[in-house]
This record gives sequence, C-alpha cells and structure tokens, in this order.
Amino acid sequence: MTPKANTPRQPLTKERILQAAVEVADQDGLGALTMRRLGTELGFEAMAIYKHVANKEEILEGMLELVVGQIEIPEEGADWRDAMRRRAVSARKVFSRHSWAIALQEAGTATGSTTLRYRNAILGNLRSAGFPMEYVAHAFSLLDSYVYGQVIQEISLSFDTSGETTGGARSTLEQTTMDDYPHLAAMYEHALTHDYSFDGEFEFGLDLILDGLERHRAKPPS
Amino acid sequence: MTPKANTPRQPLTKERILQAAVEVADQDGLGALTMRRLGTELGFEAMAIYKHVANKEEILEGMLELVVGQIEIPEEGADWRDAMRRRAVSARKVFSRHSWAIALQEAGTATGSTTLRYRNAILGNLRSAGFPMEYVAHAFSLLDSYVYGQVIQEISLSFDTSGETTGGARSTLEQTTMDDYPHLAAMYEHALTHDYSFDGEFEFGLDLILDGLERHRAKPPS
DNA sequence: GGATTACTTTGTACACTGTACGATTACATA
DNA sequence: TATGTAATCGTACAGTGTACAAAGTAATCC
Repeated sequence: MTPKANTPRQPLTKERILQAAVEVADQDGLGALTMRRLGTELGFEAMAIYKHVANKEEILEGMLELVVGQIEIPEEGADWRDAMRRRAVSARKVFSRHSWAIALQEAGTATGSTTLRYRNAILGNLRSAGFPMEYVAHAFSLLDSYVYGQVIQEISLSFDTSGETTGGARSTLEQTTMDDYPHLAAMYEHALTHDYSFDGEFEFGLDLILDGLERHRAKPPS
Repeated sequence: MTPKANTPRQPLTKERILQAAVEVADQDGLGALTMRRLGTELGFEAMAIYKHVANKEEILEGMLELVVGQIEIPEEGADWRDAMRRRAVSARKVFSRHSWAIALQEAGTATGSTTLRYRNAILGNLRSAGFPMEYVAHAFSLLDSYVYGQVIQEISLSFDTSGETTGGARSTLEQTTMDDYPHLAAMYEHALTHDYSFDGEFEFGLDLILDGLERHRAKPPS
C-alpha cells in the first residue's frame, strides 16, 4: 500500500486536472466525467481534486475555457471578412472536436476570462471594420448562432447515422420509417451519392451569411 | 394508508407522464426532472411510471416529440419563403419556451415520428419551390442551425444577465471585468440603451439568410 | 539532526440518482 | 363472491457529488 517509489507522480494541479477532464470528455462524453473517474485517470483519489478546485462546476468552467482558448482569435485591424471566416471555421472545428462544450455553453458556464477576451476580440474587429454598433451585434449574434447550431446538427446527425446500438433492427426500422417520409429519404440518398460533407455544408452557409453582412455594411442603417 | 376515496386519481398514462415531465422541465429545468419528482407531481410512486415507459430515456424522447409537435409545420405548396420564415419563428418561440429541448436534440434523441414528419415537411416545401436537392440540403441545414444556435445564445445570455446567484458581488465583478473588455462593455451598453430584443435580433438574421437563399435559388447550381 | 507548521491526500459517510425485483393492491369478469 | 390480470408500491443496490476528519508529506525554523 506504500506509494510506488519509482513513480514520483507529480503533484496535482488545476491545469493537470482540467487537461485530464477534457480528455475524458473527448473520449467518453460528459456523462463519463465523474470525480472518481477523474481521480483514477490522474492516479489520485477523487477527493484529492477538491483541494485544487471548489466543485465540479469549476472544472466544467475551466474545461470550457480551455476549449475556447483553442479558437483562432481575430486581430483588431484585420480584414473583417477574412477574420470572421477564419474564426468561424476554427470555432466549428474546435467545437466539433469537443462536442460536449456546446452543452456547457448552454448551462451558462461561459463567463471566464478566455471567453470574454475571445468575444471582445470579435467585437473589436467588427467595430474597426466600420460596422455601426447595431450591426456589430447583428453580425456577432448571427455568426455565433450559426456556428453553434451547425455543430449541434453535426452531433445529432452523427448519432442518427451510427444507429441506436442495435445494428440488427436497423434496416427494418429504416425501411418502415422512410416510406412515410419521402423527402427525407430523398435527401439521405442525395447525401450518400454526392458525398455530402459537413465542411462543405458549413462553408456554404458561412459565405452566404458573410455576403449578407457585407451588403448590409454598405447600406445606411435601416 | 388507504388511498383517499375522494380523489379517484386517474390511472397513469404515457400522455399524462409526458405532460407532467414537460411541466417540470419547463419550471425547474431538466436537472430537476427525476423519477421521484415526476412521481410526486403525478401523485404516484416513482416506480409506478415504469409500467408505462421502459426507462427515463423514453420519457425524454417523448418530451422532445411533444415539443417538436408544437412547431408550425409548412405545407407542401406554400410559398417557400413565407413558410420557412413562419416555421423558423415558430421553432424559435417553441424552443425558447422549452429550452431544455435543445440539450435533448444534442443527445441524439430526435428520431420520433413527429420529428421525422416535421423535417419531411420542410424538405417537401423547399423541393416543391423548385430548389435543387443540393440547395434543399443547404437551406435546411442553414435555417435549422440558425434557429438552434440562436436559442442557445438566448439561454446562455439569460444566465449571464441574471447574475450568478450572488447579487451582491455583481457590480464589483462587472466593473473589474469590463475594463479589460471595452468592446464587450460597449455592446452591453448599446443593448441597454437601445432596448435590444432577441426577437429583433433573430428576425434580422433570418431575413438575411432568406435573402441569401433566394438569390442562390435564381442562380445556376455552382 | 528534530520539531513545528502548512498543505495535500485519503477514507468514510450521506443524500441523492435510476431502476431491478418481488409483494401488494385494484379491478374486470365469471 | 372468487379469480385473473394489470397497475402500483416498498425495498434495495450501485453509482453520483461532496462534507468532514484523519492521515500523510513537504517546507521551515531551532
């Protein structure tokens, strides 16, 4: 029961805890992220974590910050369209990789300094590009909504495609089901035969939105 | 311990269970929806529910179906732009009222017949409007993403505004915080002085997207 | 060196979750 | 009234977050 001498196991730190938490959530989902599991992963008892973190909520906040910190952040003077495009593409990629982060955002956990800096930078870029404040809010809201929504759809579609754990009953269910929904069936078929990609889908909508914003930027504020 | 004779309490049905579950989630959130709480709400023991429902998952699925069923569903021949606008506005309103439903969507629970019928109707309307299949997919994905994303933002923003349970430390925190994020501060200020509304914000983006789709509809498929 | 002090880590315990299983009750039909 | 069936309840169990106190470890001073 004595600690193994050859494994001097680094002391626990908040950084190591958050890192491990993100890994667990990436691999097995937010549901698998329990304090005991996290302790095991780190080589400590669950309760040891509480000396570095007030409660689980604080871990979730930290995880979200870690994720947001990976998103490409626009510079103030940069061309707004290019900057917004890059950050949207980057945000979608990051949130796709850590899809549990959307749920955290929903839970109102997004008040950390990284998130604030990220949002502030976006607004700063748009303002320096000459958007009036009203349109800055519009552009910000629109682009962010699109990114979040797109990721949600990717997640739920991935679930649908992978089947509901029982692979056997799939084909029957699929058959019965799709007869009643011809348009859905047609779209699935189209997607399969035209190698549909989430990337392409996302960029189509993104460019459409950016086009629209550009048009509004030229016009007088309604 | 004998059951009260003056309360003939109707027998449990799946409909009544789902109805009660939605009410609990609306009032106190998904987290408050436990089997025991649900039983209390219905006037039964928690275990009585399991005679009408396989497990909690089935309840969640049913709840999502109940919510999606409230969304205004477009008719096949209707003007696509009007139909899409109405259903988007309707969907946002419904999901705002039952904000927990977004989380369920994320969990891959959206395979019920109501959901399938809803999606099928949307696709049908777009196809009958002359969109080629590729653009049908684009329009569908784009609009849905926007609705979901917008609702997520409304939820998380509502959390931020209401403060984190401690109203006292708010002003200090806010002050310290906002000095480092001038653009964020400017936007908050703008929102407060120009009576910002989620409704207006949503409709701006929605019309921008619809404009963009209309433009694409006229052009040849890229 | 040894003692004191501060900080980590751990063990145990509690209230809560979903739900398996068996006992009990209520009700329709004979 | 007696019987069969469906609905309901009580109890129990494993797993959750975490409060609290005991134990361990590291750093500092004599």
